[in-house]
Amino acid sequence: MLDKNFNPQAIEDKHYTRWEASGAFACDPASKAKPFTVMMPPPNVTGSLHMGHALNMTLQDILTRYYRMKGRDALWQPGTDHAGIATQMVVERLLDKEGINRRKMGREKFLERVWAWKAESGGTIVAQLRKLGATPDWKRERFTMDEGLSKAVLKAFVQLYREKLIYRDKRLVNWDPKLHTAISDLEVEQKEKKGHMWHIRYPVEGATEEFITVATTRPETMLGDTAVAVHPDDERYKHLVGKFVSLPLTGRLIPIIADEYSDPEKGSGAVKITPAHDFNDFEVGKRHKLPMINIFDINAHLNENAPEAYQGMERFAARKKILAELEAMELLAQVEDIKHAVPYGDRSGEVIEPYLTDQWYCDAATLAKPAIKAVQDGKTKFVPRSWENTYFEWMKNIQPWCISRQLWWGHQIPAWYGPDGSVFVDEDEKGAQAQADKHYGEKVKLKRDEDVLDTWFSSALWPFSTLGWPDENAMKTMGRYYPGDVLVTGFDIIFYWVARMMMFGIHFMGEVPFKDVYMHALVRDAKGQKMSKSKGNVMDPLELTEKFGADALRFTMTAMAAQGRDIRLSEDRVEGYRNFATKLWNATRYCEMNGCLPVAGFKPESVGYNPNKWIIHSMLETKQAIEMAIEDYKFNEAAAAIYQFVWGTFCDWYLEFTKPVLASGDEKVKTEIQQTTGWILDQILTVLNPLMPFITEELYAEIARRDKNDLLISAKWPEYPASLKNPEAAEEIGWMIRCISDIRSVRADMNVPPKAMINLVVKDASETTKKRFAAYEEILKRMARIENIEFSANIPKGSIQTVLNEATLALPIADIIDLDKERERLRKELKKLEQDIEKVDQKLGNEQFVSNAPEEIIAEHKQRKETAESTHRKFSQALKQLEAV
RNA sequence: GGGCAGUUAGCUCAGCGGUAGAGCACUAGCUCGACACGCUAGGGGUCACAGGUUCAAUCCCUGUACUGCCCA
Repeated sequence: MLDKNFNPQAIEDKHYTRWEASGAFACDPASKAKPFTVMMPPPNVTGSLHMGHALNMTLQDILTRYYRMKGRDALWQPGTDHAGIATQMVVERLLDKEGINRRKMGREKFLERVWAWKAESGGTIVAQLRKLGATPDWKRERFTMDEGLSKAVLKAFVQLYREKLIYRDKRLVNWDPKLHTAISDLEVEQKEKKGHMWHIRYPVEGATEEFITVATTRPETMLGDTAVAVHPDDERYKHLVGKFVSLPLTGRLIPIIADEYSDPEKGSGAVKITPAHDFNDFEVGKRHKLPMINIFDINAHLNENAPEAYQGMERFAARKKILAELEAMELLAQVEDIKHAVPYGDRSGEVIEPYLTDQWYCDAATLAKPAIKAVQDGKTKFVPRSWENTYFEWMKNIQPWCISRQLWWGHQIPAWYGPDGSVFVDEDEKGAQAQADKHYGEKVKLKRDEDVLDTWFSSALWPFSTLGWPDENAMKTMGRYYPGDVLVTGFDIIFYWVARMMMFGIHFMGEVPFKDVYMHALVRDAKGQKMSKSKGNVMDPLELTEKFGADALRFTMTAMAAQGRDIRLSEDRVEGYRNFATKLWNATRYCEMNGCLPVAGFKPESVGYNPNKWIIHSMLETKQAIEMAIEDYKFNEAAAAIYQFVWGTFCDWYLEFTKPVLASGDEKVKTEIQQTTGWILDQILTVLNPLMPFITEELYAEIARRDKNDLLISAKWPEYPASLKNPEAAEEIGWMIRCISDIRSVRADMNVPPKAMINLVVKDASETTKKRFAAYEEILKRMARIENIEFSANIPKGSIQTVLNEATLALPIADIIDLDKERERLRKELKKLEQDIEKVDQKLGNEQFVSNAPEEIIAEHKQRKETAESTHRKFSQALKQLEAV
């Protein structure tokens, strides 16, 4: 016998261990079954589980479990990524505390330290996924710095280099002065900040008292100015083009040039040009072949190109000093308060500096073309569809991807430099050396590029590197899992990851990496705020799991995962679904107490008792609804369908209907009910299993003697013959439900004490209705608390009445009836009906409606009118009778 | 500034051309032997606003307002 309450803590670990030991998670490359592949977005190896993961992983697990039960050879490929910058930062911080500097320590020692730290804390998130009940193929777990995946990175890099899709270039990059590395555009966060627009007067050379005023938000960069630009059509400045200004503080002469970049409407119409420190200016500088003066060092401190007084100064200190000096020289024309976007590094939080360096780039624009086409052609579909626009928008305007990082933790770039700086790219040093020797005609000493690749470079290979690519043997067996069926991910990494997997997948495999991309929403707090540590509003999925159980958390995520909307999570919801688990638990407990357990060989198509036919019919509809919902990624609909069926149909009605029969019914019917109930329970557990795996597994073992290797996780998804559909039974039971509800409703309205047993008099009942009353007498009596049912042409005085189809139901309660209250109630009913009739009449009276609307709609309206009118007549009669009293 | 979403019950959200739904919250009543993490009944909505298309609009179209996200 089950306990009164479900205690998730007691069972979760036990079942997880059994599942894993059973081998249920493993894919089977030798299988003849059609594969079903999901590539897990690899979380950071050193991270820990947050709500976003909980949602993401729950949905993937549901898909994996569902298709596995459906007989597909499921591969849910797990793993973690090395998160270059984040991980290096964490370890550096640890070293800081010990007073150790990374550079003093040396690269090799440092990397040892990172690996050690990874070994220590790398298992956290993986363990947490197990708590959630996630069932990826753990034996195939991969890490982006694994030997195999590293090989894939080398191979991909070298191939792209030889195809001239990777190249080295000197360009402006987003430089993080704190982390001392370049970062990609995507890792820069633009933040709206209050700032100033300083208007500075530059004296025109050779003219006294003539100035040209430029406006800037970053006055310190003026030390690197190499021109002033005006619009070619700007009459105000036409005479100055070709002349020079004397750059204040330096005295350097810089030209006034004409370029359309300068906007005559903005500020003074003249802009300073600092090609080495501004992305737009860089382009202008290239057009006009301006010199590029880099005034910063890697810390964004001023370097030797700045006047001596400024050298070594920090950039913002330099700004202050420059402004003070300009002020003193009366060259500061105006200071405006403005709001503007300031770039910050998303890891360091530091203001990013556009900085001129040599970096490795990937020609994303070329790779993007087939990736765009694949989506246009429908080879990969986004769900919801609207994300395709975002994808196209970005892909069509894609910039060269800066893939080098000045870090140590990551895949070191396989490029070696000769004495004169020539580059040799190969998968290993030997190859590079051979190339170099040939190039120079003699043995030379090579120096390897110190930089590593962007973490996303290796993540972009994930859908096939995890399968063993480029190893041909591995791909012979594992190739069947490419392309994947679906990628489940948050939209925040559509550019970082999804787009890049598309590019690399198509380029290296010749085929898209996945057929569907399901984009789920962000998990926010109950107020709609993004969860963040600094706001203190993070909800810990593991805490919730401890409090309410993993099933409750999973079901919450599922129920709230409606397409296209963010999820506002509150503990109330989780609690509510914990209650649902308890409800199921207790329903099972009840079934146990009443011998309603699954029986081997039970044939649902053989039942004869209508309530049984009806519940089987409803089960079939529910199962179909769940299938359609999951296959369409409408997870919330799947959750709603099973929730409604278990609680609203099975518990609220079916179990109640069958109680009187179980208590004192015909033995044959009783047995059929027990078997049907047991069967339904078994079906519920099966179709609910992908959503709530723990409790269903526990109950599955509880309700039947099964082989100890018979686990629900490995059960087959049910298939029912269509003949189990039974609309007639559904109609009949629907009538019964209405009958009970109507009687309960008038009883409550009229304050009939809930305990009181009263009589029921039925007037105008048809033969069918009479038969139904006879068939379900016991049920109706018990559920509506009726003492006796009789048919009569006359309604006894002092009755309260309601109408059920053609029949009038009267409850004689002369001794307790409140006549005024009953009159009021009847008038209210009549008014509602009159309103309805009027509405329908209006439509039916409209000639346009009658001639244009489809026939079935018109028939439906006519039917509605008829029903309303007949009900109205009956209530009128009831009222009249009451008035006569 | 450009783009994309959203605006439906007190709250969180489904729905979607033909009588407006759920969960939670709320109100009233229930110790009916599975379940108070429960049972029964109930109240509550000009579906943001203004136009248009249609026999019919919460749903489609246009515009407005507000909110959020992405990109400059």
